Amino acid sequence: MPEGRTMSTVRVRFCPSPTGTPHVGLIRTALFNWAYARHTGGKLVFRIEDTDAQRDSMESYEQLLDALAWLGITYDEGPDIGGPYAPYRQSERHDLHRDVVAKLVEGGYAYESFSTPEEVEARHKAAGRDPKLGYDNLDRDLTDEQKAAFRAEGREPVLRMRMPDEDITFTDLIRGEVTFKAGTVPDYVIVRANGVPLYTLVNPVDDALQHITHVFRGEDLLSSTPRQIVLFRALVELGLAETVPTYAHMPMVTGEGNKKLSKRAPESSLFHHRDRGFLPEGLLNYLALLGWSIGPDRDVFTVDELVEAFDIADVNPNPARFDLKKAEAINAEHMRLLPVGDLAARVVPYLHAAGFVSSASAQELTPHEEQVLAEAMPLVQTRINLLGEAPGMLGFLFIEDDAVVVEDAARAKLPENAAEILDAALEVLAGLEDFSPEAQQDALKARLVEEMGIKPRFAYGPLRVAVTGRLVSPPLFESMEILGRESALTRLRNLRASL
RNA sequence: GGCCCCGUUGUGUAGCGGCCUAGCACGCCGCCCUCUCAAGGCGGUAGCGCGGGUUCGAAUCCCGUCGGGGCUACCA
Repeated sequence: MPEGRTMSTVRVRFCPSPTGTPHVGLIRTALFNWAYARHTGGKLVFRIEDTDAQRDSMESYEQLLDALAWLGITYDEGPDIGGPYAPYRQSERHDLHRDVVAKLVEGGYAYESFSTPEEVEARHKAAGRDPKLGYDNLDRDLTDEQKAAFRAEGREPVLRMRMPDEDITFTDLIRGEVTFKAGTVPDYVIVRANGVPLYTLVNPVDDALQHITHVFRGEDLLSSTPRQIVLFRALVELGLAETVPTYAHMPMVTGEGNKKLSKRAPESSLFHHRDRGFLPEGLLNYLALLGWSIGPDRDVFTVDELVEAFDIADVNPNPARFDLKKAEAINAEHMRLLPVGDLAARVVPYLHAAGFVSSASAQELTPHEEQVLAEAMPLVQTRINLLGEAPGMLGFLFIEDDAVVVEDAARAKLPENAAEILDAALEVLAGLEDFSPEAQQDALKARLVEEMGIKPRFAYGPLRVAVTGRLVSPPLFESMEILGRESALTRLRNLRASL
């Protein structure tokens, strides 16, 4: 990438409003903006659009920071790190907005409108038009006398942008050329009657003032693009913006039934997935797959590979369904790609939360816990898809022998002759000099399978249940080795005694 | 209703006029391996919404149609 060409440096932005908990669709938007910035050597601007005091919250803002940090989505300018076009919190930019509004009105781009929504609707009805048509541009050419009369009635006007009487066409990097026919977009409000500017004004104005070159956002904002373009053109004419930015509208992320993933669906929450044990690299990989692909025969990749290959123009225009199964499969791949030690460290917080281990930090584990984990991790690395599955798989290794709880389903599956099997196993295992998995298996096989003629799956089942309490577990012999002979035998005796 | 977007197996995609009797992945179904469950290996299932064009040739281009979605606030 050529450096120093400031005029052509890509500047993208991620500008959420801090309401609610981070949605996967929102984060996917952040991800694509970030990937594009990094791929092109440009900048990512993080701006908070907190102009809705009713819904905005500090908590939500902090969650946004948390989410971005967790996934490694870094930005070059933002509310917490500053930058050349501060402030990055929209609520602190009111003075800037006020100045722009004054120039817009002065230049005739915006005008005062006194019509109430009810009056507009009444007019449509009276004229036999569809009442849902929207504003009818009636106040465009009010005289000073008329305005004074309205004010005398105690009415305060909103400010509306004057839409041109011509088609508005732009090239969307994902969808190609898009045209909105003249007259289909009514003059829209940019400042409320109480003087507070709206998103419709403030979003493009801040983009202009912060020299944003590319606007990548969700398809839900596609229909507001002609309005933004008209405003941008005015800003350019006023010398407040260099050019109209390049747009790209990313496809919606849908849930069941093709509807856009509702904020209420649990899988829409980024933190829900994190809590269940997604790896950041796994979820990021999957999120990138929502509308984009790295190549014809591959879908597992690293962040670096994403950055290397990503181009917004390659993003698909059609909606993408959030498929949890696929997401988990991708995550599982990343878990297997991790060095075991790394995986072990990441599993610790989950084991701790489940009460199996003394600390949430891998560094603060007891020597015993650390060793057990180190020995057991390789056994389950290919057996779990989420970090959150680790406690269920490994818990039995960290509890007292007497604390083993035999699951009902496991007990129900015990064969008739479980007691007999347990007794034989106990006897064989007790006499073993070498307690290695191989030695255990050789001895157990000789006695249970060959001598007693029991099929392996039935022969070892009771042992597994005794040792782990479950039907599914890491390999039995390795598990018993980790527990140690005394512990393993105690558990076998405990189950035997309960029969 | 109006405007706009979208349309390849169940899901996500590859495909950008001949390499396509449509590739990959997830899912699903078999088989192998096997102390359970996974992983791994092998095989299978299932798709270009429809109708017209254009062309020697169309999943790929054009038109129409149908279907789905989004937007339609003095929210963002």
